[in-house]
Amino acid sequence: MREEEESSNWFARWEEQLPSPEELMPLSQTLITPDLAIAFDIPVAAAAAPAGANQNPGLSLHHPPASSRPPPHSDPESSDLNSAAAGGDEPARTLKRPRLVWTPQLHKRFVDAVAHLGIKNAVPKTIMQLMSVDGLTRENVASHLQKYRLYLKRMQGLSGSGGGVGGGPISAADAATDQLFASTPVPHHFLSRGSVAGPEPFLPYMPVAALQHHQQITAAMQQQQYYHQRHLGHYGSPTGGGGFDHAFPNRAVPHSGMHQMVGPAAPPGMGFPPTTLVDDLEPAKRGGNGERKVLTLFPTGEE
DNA sequence: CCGTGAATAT
DNA sequence: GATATTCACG
Repeated sequence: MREEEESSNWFARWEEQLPSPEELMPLSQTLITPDLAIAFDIPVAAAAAPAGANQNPGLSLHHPPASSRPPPHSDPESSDLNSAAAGGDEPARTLKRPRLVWTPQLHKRFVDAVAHLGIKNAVPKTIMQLMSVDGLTRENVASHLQKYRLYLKRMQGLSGSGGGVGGGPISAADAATDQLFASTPVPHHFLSRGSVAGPEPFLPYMPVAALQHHQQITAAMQQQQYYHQRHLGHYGSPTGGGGFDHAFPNRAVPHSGMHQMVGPAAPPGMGFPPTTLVDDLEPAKRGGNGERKVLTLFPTGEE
């Protein structure tokens, strides 16, 4: 009576476990800073309706602490859109950026970038450029990279000893500590490699034209899920009302061996175009329009 | 600029 | 409390 949790199993399920891509944010990661939005007069994230009003939650940004915390109650006249935050005309340049929330998908992109570059070239700047995420700053990546490295190191130390993990290179205990990292399987050579690793072919991902958007899950929803996981656990039925469970499209991940390269293009020399970085997501069904909206953000000059 | 470690903010 | 950001040092 023991369930066999073979390593093959966890691998086949890792993707399913994460929030379905469909329920997550659109692929094009378009980080837009509040000031920029204002500067360009772009309605970034309206606080209008809590239920699916966000058009482009690209990333989860915590609202700028700027200066006020407008209760839902509302002031007679002030769409808290930015209220005093940006002031509308204040120098939108010196504002602090909101806290960036690394979502599994975003992190995945991060890992992908690192995998492509190789440990040696995996430096913040390169990664950031490879990710092609607008609005993402080097600091963001650097900070995250740091944590990621620690996470990897942690695993290596534990995987050698401990002895009791039958077959599982990774204990559940480790993963339990970092949810974010745990959601994304380390490519492979990240661990067990004390030195350098040349640019690798890359994972069994498929280069698909990035940029697609569907689903109206808002960043808030994502956060809710996370909160439920750790804090409240669950109050109500997460899957009871919505009805969305693990509904993944047709993602087959038949990777019995990850060494296989499937990419039509992924030479060890790398150098893939900005849009080649694949995330995943499958168009499965389009809303009826095959329009690929490239929300290429404006050159903010940060890049 | 990058890596680390600690403090700090949310 | 967790997580991201920021600073100081090397």
